[in-house]
Amino acid sequence: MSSELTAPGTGPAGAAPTLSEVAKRAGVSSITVSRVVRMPDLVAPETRARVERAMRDLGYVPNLVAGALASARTNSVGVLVPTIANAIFADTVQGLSDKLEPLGFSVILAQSRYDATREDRMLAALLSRRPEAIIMVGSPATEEGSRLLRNARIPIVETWDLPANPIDAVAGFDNYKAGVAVAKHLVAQGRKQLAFIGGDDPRGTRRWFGFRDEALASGLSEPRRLILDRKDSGSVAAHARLPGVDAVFAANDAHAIGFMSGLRKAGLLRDGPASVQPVAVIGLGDLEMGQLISPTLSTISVHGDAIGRTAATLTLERGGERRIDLGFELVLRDSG
Amino acid sequence: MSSELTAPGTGPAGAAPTLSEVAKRAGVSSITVSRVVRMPDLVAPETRARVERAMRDLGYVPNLVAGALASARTNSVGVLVPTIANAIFADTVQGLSDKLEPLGFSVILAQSRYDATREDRMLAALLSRRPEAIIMVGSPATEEGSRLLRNARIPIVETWDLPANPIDAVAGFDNYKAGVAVAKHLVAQGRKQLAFIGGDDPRGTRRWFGFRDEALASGLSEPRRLILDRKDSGSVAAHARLPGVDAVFAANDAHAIGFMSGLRKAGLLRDGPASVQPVAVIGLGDLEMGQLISPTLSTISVHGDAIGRTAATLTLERGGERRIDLGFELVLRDSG
DNA sequence: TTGCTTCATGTTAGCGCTAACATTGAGCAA
DNA sequence: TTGCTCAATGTTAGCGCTAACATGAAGCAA
Repeated sequence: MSSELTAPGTGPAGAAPTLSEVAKRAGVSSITVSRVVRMPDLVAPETRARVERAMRDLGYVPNLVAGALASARTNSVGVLVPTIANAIFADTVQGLSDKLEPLGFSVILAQSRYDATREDRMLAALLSRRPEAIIMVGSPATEEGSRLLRNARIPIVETWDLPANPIDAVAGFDNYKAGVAVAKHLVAQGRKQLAFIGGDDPRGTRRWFGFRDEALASGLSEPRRLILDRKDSGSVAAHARLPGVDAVFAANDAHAIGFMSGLRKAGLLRDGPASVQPVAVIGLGDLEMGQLISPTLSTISVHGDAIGRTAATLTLERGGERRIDLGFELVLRDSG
Repeated sequence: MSSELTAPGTGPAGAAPTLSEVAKRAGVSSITVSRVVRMPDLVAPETRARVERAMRDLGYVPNLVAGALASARTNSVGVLVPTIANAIFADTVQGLSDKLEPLGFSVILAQSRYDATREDRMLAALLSRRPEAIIMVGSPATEEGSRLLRNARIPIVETWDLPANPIDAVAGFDNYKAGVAVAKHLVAQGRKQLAFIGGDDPRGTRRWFGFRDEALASGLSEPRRLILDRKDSGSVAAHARLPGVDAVFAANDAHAIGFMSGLRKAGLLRDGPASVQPVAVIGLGDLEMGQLISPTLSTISVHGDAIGRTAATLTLERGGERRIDLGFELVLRDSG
């Protein structure tokens, strides 16, 4: 604790004040200070005022780490997303955080980066902080991750999908049906050569299966499937690798917009409605951006923030329905 | 702990196993188990194997809450952003999290929602979890927030700007100069009637000042400034409120793209280069999307993830330069 | 007065872990 | 043998707080 090691700042010298220092200064026992912080109604007004004065004088900031250990309640929730730099997951985190923060819960955020090993590491790291619940996008990729969560004996919410055997609670939508809906629409529009572009993560893959199954059921030939690397702006060049294709379902809006950009360069994009597009494009996610570009993007609309808020609710209420399907909506604009 | 209160799962019954239960099972003292977890090299191989076996058998997950209290190290970093549902901040969080997670640090995420009161609440909430550093976008909006941070005696990193009197460390760029650079460019392009659209948050306002000052210094009349609500897709309609304007600096790419969408509807957008645009548009942020739309978006490029990674480095290294200017770059494409 | 209730505050023990300081015994030089 | 070092493990105390259970004083009905 020598002064060259203390961080910048001009506050009170020495270590952070503790409950009992506040108590001593206010002339009460520490439990009374604790009550002023947590249940002020139980403390007589004059005593409370004295304690609050002492807290202010010392610049007391409660230590929730100690409080959590003593009370076995951390008031925190672990959140695991593939990446936060993806608007749809960021919306979900915002939604759940908006719901949880006013209740005094903190969000501990971890990213798996679509890597199963890292996911397990992050799950273990989250659990070792004893969150009162875990909310994750998707489901654990490994048996080990699944085991960890089951053994944790806290509410677990899997989101963005409707797994067949959830660990506990679920807030999502049916990715398979989304694929079916898109294929149905494209078939009805008279499209013949369908293709799917996107990642090969579990949710994208379910969209693909729904899309393919419906296309086949409608008598079309098997759609092409182009797996793009994440971060790959390869979606821009994708059309070159899909000769003859007249309709594309992109696993997310970012890919859809990238693909449209490629189409434009190739002279295959019109400013009119879907009916005049040489190649129809449907995205998923309903980014605001989709309405701002031209032609406007048709898409499967999914409410990422509603998923987050619903997930938060599921961590708080243990009773009631534990499997919430928030559905999706096919929003038709000009791209397909 | 009656069984109706235990959460779902089929793991080992009862409460989570503790260090000493592992110790008992392995026939060692608890400190040896602690060493196996934290400094395995200090433990004899056979002992270690026995302890690891016991940990696996019991499904032991270390309790970092207790560890943090005992060691006075939480291995966590508090992160405060206005909102996570904004690509530029999400990039920053991703960058810092990618840097911090491999080192065993957890990210505790909080959002201020551009609300000073909520910001102070969130800062207090973060500090009560005793993070080893705080990284925030911008600077505290209130004296109280500033005081809290100064008294915390931990590294504090303010990002996305270069405040004149930082609390501790800084990783950002000069928003004023960014505004100057845009105005300079538009003047050089022969534009006469400039306007600025965006929010009135501190960083946006600094961009505005730079933009205005440079326009005036170049002999132009004072630019219009249109303050848009956040989430306001009002940027789409903004051009209607800016008659006669021939160049617009949007405080971020999302606004820029929205504005361009409005221009398109009004027939004021061309597919050619900047020289043929009736109204030049410059954004800020360099979203990937900007390159995918047509015309492609000219913008001030800022590396949000680099800001995050730099901020993370600043929390870890206490020595060295504490004020890092990551600069920006004017990227000229077709919109202006 | 007794006996009860209620409010305000205090005492005690312990949450699960780690820092700091023992302790033990083996290896080995002189 | 002595005396030392070093590797491996243990003992003790305590981090800052809260749950659970006192305690004591005041109010009040009968």
